[in-house]
Amino acid sequence: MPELPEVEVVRRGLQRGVVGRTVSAVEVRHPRAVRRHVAGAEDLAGLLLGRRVEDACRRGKYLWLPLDSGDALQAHLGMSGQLLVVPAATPVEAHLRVRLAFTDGGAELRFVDQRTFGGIAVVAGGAPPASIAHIAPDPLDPAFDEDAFVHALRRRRTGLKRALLDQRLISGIGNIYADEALWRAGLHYARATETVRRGEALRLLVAVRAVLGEALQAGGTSFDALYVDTEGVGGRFERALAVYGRRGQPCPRCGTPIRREAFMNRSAYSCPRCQPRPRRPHL
DNA sequence: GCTTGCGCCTGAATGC
DNA sequence: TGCATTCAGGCGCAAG
Repeated sequence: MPELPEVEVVRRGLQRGVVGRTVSAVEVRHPRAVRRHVAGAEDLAGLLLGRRVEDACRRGKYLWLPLDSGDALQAHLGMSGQLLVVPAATPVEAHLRVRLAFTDGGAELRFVDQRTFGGIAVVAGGAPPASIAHIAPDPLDPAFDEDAFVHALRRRRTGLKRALLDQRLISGIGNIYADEALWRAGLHYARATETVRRGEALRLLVAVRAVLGEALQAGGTSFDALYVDTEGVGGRFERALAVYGRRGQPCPRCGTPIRREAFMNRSAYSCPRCQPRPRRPHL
């Protein structure tokens, strides 16, 4: 599942693979992949043709490629999206949704997405574009404001994991790294945010940064073939996961079997001993 | 204004 | 064997 580290790996691949190149052809093979581009596939193609890619940027899980027109090609990988930079002769992938060719005749940019939760659009440019103004800075962004985060967190009336997953508060964190960071910080996912002390919030932030940074070093986490870099290669961080997907296996810190609980129609993994349930949980 | 829950999707895994 | 059900989950939006 692409979260911040996985998206950053893709961004770096785009930086190497498409920045400086000019779009020569656009093929939209599935309308759902461009549903965020409300003017439709033809309009999207018209805004891309002849445009040069100037940069590859990211905030949280969003990517955008500023163009020489002042617009930007924005992408979100959703659950299963891939942005691949592959030779034009590469056989068409089963879930290929959009392909872009370039004037130099080199590798194509392909958006492949099995579950079609992701998509691309051309949006008015900016850093970042207005279309993602509601997304908070991510914790690896130099512009990330720790004090603002701590204050906003403690003003919330919700549970700690819900807050971590809310991209308007802090971006880039999904289900996997939320569980991992909470375990590292020794905090329970249902801890009421209004009871979190400043020191605990800062400890959580340290844990978030550590787990995201280590995952990035490992090239991200791949549970199946769904998350890959721009060359189709998966990450290695799943070997380092302490709790996520490890129900019944020993906690790496204390040996207690990891528990899995239903949470927001998905799951929350934690250590019953390292992360004791608060007296007044906020689920 | 803030928080919560749903629907969107496909394929692998599981159940009968 | 084969069909049906469950699960995975980020996001945007509607509802509370």
